[in-house]
Amino acid sequence: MENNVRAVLEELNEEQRKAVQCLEGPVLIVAGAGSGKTRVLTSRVANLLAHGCDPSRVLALTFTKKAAGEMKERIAIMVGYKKARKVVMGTFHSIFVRFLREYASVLGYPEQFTIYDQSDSTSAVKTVIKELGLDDAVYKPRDVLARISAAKNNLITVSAYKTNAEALKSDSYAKKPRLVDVYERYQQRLKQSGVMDFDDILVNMNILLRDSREALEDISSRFSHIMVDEYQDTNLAQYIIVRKLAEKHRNVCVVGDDSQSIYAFRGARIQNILNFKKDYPECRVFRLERNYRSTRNIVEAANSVIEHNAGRIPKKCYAEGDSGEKLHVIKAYTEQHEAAEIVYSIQDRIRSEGAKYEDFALLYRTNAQSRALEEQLRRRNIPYMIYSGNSFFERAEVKDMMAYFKLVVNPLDDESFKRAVNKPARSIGDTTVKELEAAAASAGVPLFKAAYLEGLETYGLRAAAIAKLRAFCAMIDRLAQLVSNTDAFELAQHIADDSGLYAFYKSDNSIEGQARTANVEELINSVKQFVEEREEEAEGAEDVFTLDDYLENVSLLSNVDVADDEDTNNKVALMTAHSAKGLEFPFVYVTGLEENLFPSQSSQLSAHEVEEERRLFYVAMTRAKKVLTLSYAGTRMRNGRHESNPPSRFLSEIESRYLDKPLGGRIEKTGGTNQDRWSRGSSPMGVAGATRRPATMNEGAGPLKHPWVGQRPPYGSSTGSTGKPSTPLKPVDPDFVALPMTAFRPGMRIEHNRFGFGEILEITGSVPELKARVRFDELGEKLLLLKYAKMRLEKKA
DNA sequence: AAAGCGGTACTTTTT
DNA sequence: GTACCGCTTT
Repeated sequence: MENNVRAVLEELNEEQRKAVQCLEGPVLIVAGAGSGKTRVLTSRVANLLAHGCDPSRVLALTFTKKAAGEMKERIAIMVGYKKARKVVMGTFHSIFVRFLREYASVLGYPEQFTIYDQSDSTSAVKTVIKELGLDDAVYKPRDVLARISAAKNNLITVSAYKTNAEALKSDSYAKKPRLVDVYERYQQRLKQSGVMDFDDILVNMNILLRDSREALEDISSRFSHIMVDEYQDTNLAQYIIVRKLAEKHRNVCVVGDDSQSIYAFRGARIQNILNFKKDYPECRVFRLERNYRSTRNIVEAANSVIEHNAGRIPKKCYAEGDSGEKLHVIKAYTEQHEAAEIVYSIQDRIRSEGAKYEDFALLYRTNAQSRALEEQLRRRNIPYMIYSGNSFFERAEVKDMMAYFKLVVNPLDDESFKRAVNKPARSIGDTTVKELEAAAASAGVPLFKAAYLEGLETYGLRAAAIAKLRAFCAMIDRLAQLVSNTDAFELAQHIADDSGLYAFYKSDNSIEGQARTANVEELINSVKQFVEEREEEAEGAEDVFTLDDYLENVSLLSNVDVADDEDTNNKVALMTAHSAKGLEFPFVYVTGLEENLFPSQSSQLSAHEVEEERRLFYVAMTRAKKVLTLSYAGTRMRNGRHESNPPSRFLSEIESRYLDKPLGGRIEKTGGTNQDRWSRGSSPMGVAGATRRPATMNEGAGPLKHPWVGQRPPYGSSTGSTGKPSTPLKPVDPDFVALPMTAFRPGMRIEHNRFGFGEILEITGSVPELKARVRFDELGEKLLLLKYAKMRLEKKA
């Protein structure tokens, strides 16, 4: 083992080794992008253990489960699995939840409290707003929640808020004087429901350490060394917890990069890392400046951008070895064109360099931008995986099933109660639920308890409704008795059956219904996977892994955590720049580099926020190992409108010697050529435009080639005499997309997004009101207006 | 109680 | 362009 660590040390560069060997006292490791941060952190843990430190006395905090998992794995390789698993390593939230369960009673929560995700929290806020008789157009639930969240991140509890003149003033200025009441009632509701939201986990941890000397003493004495990853992203609540836990031994090692601080909107305080030296004057500082990930061109180009930010921790990141390709810039007319160029470039790399799909990442500022990329990838049959907010767990049917899981684990959870109570239909309608809510509010109890109150009739409930409610509660209660001693998978199946929810979805045979059933099955399957993984880790110990374990695990997942190997196996990755942090890919495309998009609109006003956007762009650039391509479009569809924006200022901040050709600048109207149609901004697409063809698009369009010239059309063959590509997926822009509706003929087999496969029987009407009568295999005949119908030729097997 | 409609807001990022 | 809400209808 000693030898192991010696070998580990030998592989490090000098600065890395110094950091790994500095085991006592406060340590700040400033780790540039790609500088081997994870290697240093894990080596340092291994080194601590080699020096006799008890692994269970090492606490390591990360932001994502993925980061924690990777570190654990790497530590296991160095010191063996047995020791590695004893290290207390995980996300801030998951580790703190563990502590909070131990001390739940001190805080007045049930030990098995559950956790609300963002959508649960939003609907709870909405409930409160209505309950208080406020207008939800003024008190927009999302905004209100953001405000509450900001308060919590800064440890402003309800009582502190009430006396916070500044906060109250700014609320009344924003015409929301009763926001504090919403905050108060929201907290009451959550507590009454035995629920914490994400922020409560940090707030309550602070309250615990502040108010219970015993808890502080107990928890902080469990650890001799604390390590914090991504320290630049910690907020005030996290900062204070770390400070308190490290107070005695002061063996706190934080790792981070101020240039990669991108979560200020979520309360992260870049000062935490900038001020570390003030907090711990005796600290040692190590700078990891050598980038092992990227080529020199990429590293230096990224440097040239980030140098536009003021007040950074001084450091000079550099790479050795190959200068590599210069950065490529794609300028496109529209987002479809941009996407097509990118896809073309991916195919080219695969053909000429033998790259694999999984070597590519497409990054963007907002999730909505994935659509155009997806469409182009799909039409070229390129496998891809989206890591996005709109994930599996946000689908209605999955949420329904999850509501039952949550309710069974915690019957006091009102939001889950309301979601589950009439799905499938039990004749417990809105009226009944409203009446029950009124009863619950006046008794000050959760809905589940309110159902058993005496005298519900006074609230208008009829005997039949009360009986139905109690039958529902009895079913939940019966299942709830099983939670603590039943295997999660087994219980999940019971719930799916007893609730009738599975049968409900199963009975729907439509295409969509089948997809929903598949999703519910997949959810239950994920419970099974969870149990199996845990059993494997437990190595034959007789533990039972229960549904509350599963819920906790799932509710603290992030976007990048959700994807498993099967999902990501050799697929192009699509994600936001935020989600990409901590990841790396040989080929990276940073897309949508336009003003008002990246940097985003809302950052226009404050220099502060522009700097955060710039750091985000820096993060995106530094994901690339080998080739970095940047792209922007002259016009793109946003909120159903065409928008034109000039290229992002960030592009011109890159020193030109790192670009493969000079920046073209804005795609301007030149007049005369048809190029102007791509830059005309918000003017709507006229019907008249539909008669124009993209045939001459190349003329006068500079270096741009038509994205599909020389390419095989996606499905079937071109039908028109013009030789234009035919049948795109979506007639987004009739000028550009070559008149899809005229391509359909009777007898063709088609595939419709919603109705499935079918055969065209007849085409009637004339452009643009062409209609098709289609006989669908599953659903019989339908008349579709081709202008709107989302259909394409059936793909030949 | 479910389905169908018309209007509106949405798009910054998320543990 | 779409998702969601609230209203109306069956």
